[in-house]
Amino acid sequence: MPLPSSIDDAIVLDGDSVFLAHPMPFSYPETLGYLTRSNEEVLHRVTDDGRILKLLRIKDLPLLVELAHEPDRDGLRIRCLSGSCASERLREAAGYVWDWFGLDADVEAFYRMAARDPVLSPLILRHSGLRIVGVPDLFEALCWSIIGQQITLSFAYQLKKRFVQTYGDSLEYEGERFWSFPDPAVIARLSADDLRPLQFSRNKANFLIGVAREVAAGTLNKAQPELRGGFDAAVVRLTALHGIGPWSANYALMRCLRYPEAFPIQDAGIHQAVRKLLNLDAKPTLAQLRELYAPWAGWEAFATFYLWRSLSD
DNA sequence: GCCCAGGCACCGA
DNA sequence: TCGGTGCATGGG
Repeated sequence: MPLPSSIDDAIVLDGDSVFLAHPMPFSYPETLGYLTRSNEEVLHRVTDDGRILKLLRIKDLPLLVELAHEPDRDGLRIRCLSGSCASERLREAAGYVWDWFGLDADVEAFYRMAARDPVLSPLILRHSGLRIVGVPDLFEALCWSIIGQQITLSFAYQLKKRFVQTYGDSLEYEGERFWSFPDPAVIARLSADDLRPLQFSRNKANFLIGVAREVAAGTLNKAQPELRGGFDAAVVRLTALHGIGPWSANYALMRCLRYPEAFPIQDAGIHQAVRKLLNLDAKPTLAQLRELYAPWAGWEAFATFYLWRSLSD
């Protein structure tokens, strides 16, 4: 099978499963590495032998899928474990995975730039095939941006877990419970007092509810021209939301709308990574960062993802 | 007991 | 347009 350039070339339906060929470069182990970075993650589970189980919602109905790597065929097998397994739904599940794992991205073009960059070149060799693991759902991406403003990543994961397990839908399979992210319409009906016991600050509770109300009302969605019509306009649209500042907007544009130039430059993780890679005594100054990232123009999102990855090297 | 961790809104100048 | 402050919890 030739390398797929679009998802239509990549899918082969096969009974109750679908085979999704992936373009190259793509590293399944690197993807798994990202997906297993927290033990508190509730929106998917990675098994000891490297399969991924995730509860999707396809056309408002649950679908529990299992992803397995088929390295000799350069692809992923997506199996329906529970829920309605109609082939059209499996096709949509494959589309979700295609988006989730960033299989549309032109990683080769990023590599051509990064190969000439002293900071990035070792990273792309060490983590060859790492793509930006995304958050396909806009509401989930914005919520995670807000929750991720938390003081530590581990506390952010605790908050997400409580949020999902309190307001999300779930399904039990072979004695284990799987969760999907809360429906914005459910969150839209809450008040801040409902979220305070989960240890959200009053501000963050109100931010989440505010975003949920816009998404539920239809005034905020992934397909809208304000978000699709260019990076600058998308930043303006998102930062108009209460609780979404420059960092959060760029984070969501990187991981959900997949603008390659999205750059959460205020990110503490980026600063730590740069400090480590350049052996600095203190976190880099704005001037140092500017000099460093000038050659990355247009590829900042990929550079950021590789910098984050370098933190656990 | 105290400080600090990260990002955002708000306040006062 | 700023610089400073409060917010949340938990680890050192």
